[in-house]
Amino acid sequence: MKQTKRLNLVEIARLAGTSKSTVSRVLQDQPRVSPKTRARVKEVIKKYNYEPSMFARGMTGAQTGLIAVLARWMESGFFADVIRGIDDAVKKKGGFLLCSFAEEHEEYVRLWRTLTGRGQADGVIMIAPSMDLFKEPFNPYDKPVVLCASRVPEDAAEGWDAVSAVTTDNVGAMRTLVTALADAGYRDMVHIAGLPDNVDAQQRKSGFLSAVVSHPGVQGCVIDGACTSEQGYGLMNDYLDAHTGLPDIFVCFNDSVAFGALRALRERGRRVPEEVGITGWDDEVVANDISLTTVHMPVAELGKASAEALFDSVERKSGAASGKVTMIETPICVRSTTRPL
Amino acid sequence: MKQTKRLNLVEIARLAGTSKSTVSRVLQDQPRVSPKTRARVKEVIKKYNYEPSMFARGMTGAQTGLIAVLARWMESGFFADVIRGIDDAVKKKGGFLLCSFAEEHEEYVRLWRTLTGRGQADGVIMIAPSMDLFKEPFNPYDKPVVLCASRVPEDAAEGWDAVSAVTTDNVGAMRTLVTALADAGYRDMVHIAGLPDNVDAQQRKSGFLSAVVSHPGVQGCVIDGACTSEQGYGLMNDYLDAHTGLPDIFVCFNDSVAFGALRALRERGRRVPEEVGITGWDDEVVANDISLTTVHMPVAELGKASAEALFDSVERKSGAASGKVTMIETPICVRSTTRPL
DNA sequence: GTGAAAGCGCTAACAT
DNA sequence: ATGTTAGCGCTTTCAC
Repeated sequence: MKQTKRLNLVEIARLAGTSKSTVSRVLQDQPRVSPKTRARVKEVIKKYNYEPSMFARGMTGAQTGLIAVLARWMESGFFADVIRGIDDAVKKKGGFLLCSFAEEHEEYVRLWRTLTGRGQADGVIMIAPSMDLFKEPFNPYDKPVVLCASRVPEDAAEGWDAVSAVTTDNVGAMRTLVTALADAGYRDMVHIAGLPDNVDAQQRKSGFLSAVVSHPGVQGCVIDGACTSEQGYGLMNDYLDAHTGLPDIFVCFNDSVAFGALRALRERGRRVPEEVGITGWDDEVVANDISLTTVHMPVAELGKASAEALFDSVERKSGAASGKVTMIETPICVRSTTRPL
Repeated sequence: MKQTKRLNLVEIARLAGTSKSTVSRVLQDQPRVSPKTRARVKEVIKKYNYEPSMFARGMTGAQTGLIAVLARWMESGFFADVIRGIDDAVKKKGGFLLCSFAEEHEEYVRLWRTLTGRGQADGVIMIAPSMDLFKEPFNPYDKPVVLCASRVPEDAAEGWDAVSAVTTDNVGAMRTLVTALADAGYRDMVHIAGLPDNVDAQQRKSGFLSAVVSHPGVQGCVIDGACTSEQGYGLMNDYLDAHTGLPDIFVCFNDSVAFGALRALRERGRRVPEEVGITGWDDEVVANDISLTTVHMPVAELGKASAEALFDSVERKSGAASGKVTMIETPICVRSTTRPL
């Protein structure tokens, strides 16, 4: 019952009657191997269930198959869904996921360096990083990075323009939403926006404002500062305390805010959607339970596309990443907190 | 702008005026180093921000700092919270998280082997594994495993008795809940249970049944088969179609089921908690928004305790893991879908 | 208490 | 097309 020694390259080579270089070549699908030998080696590998050591690989500076995922803490299962999408893509390549979380900027950057240094990941997927990140220079010799649910801002430090991103079009989606609402007869709109340091929040807000302007007859105003349902609940109560009337609709930054706001509305006896409409953003699982009209974020798809973009960058060793931005569509889910749109 | 070569042991040794063996000893906090030398080495390490290569470490068979997390797919952010707790604990040790997901048993076992083989993790945390897992033999030379939100069943295959677990007491918590409900005057209870192949579901169900029996004057029945909110919604509609009256309370397997059931109740004009009470289980973030009375699962704590238990097993290299079972408390959160408890 | 030296399992020149 | 060899950066005997 003692630990059987791990199978290694040399052993495989011996079993296949060849040398370890040849086996190594087969492993990497390199060209200069005769079809016959290749077949023989592959057979042995399969037969003995051999898997090359990630560590030995890493030592030589070759690809390790390790993909790092760096995230900030977020409630609402967003992370879980992204990671699932990433896992799907990474698994197909036989790689591993190295996950880490950081709250503060310093810690975030430190982890980034460590993950691609000590924990030699082939590349990093950064999930919705803080905008502070882009003050950090991105060196040409840094391991590939893909931004997920984010993109490089105009004023980023040097080097970031080569970094790819997979994200959604907040501005466009918000304009689409406002247009749909306007078409459905909603005129007086209040946007409960997100926090000032949140990029998505700013984009949705600017989308909201520009859309309102471009729809004659529609008027809108913005309330700042909600991200959690508790905040949504508080802001809605503040609003109801300060105003006698109601707008036609509350367009919330995200589902959580909408949940909280909705709870406040219902507690104060306001009927939704009869008296007032409300919309969220994200389409969390419970949005369906609550029957909230919202904008669907295809989160797993974001993750999957990010991983694919990363493989793209990793494979073109030739340096120069693409700096490509992939946009994922975000359809509107019409439910019963609004009239049919 | 060229790639600066990574700092290594030899370089640190040179800078500290000693040999690499000594540096290695310092790194591992080994005893046979003079305090003076140790201090000097530590200083250099700190000054140059040196971090030893995980790969070189792995090559020698030493600990790698890699902790594997193996999960099945679960909705509702459960995974995200556990992983966060695990990350907290692992980060303190300077380790990394290797995350993987598997749906099917075969795949699960394959990943387990790969993670501790090719991707030489020091140990594995298995989140709520399928019970099929325990049919697989656990070999004495396997890397340490800790079960999170699960525990070794009676009829497990050989070797599993040495495996530690961190979990909650479903049976006890359900008995506590039923007792509290009974004390609050609820008499006629219906338990909307989970799926038959779900261990938690079975435990909660058996807790429910045994508690009902031990409370004279209380009667209860069980409806099987809900896990998602959609299923809760469907089952509740079925129930309302089949019965003219209502029980005093619906005790649901989890929050999702409760959300769905609640939605159905409200759509049919039933008032909660005036006409009927309803409880969930998990205390998801939105449970608060919906103001659902539920049992709080301290998910991040489960993760944290699991990681700590794993370190415990990893460190006692002496073979024999403890087989210790850590129970995490699950308090009841009383909100407004029941009367005060 | 310290250092020298032998690997760990692979990749990547460099022969042939 | 295939084999030989020199490392990669660490841990770990084994001498001193």
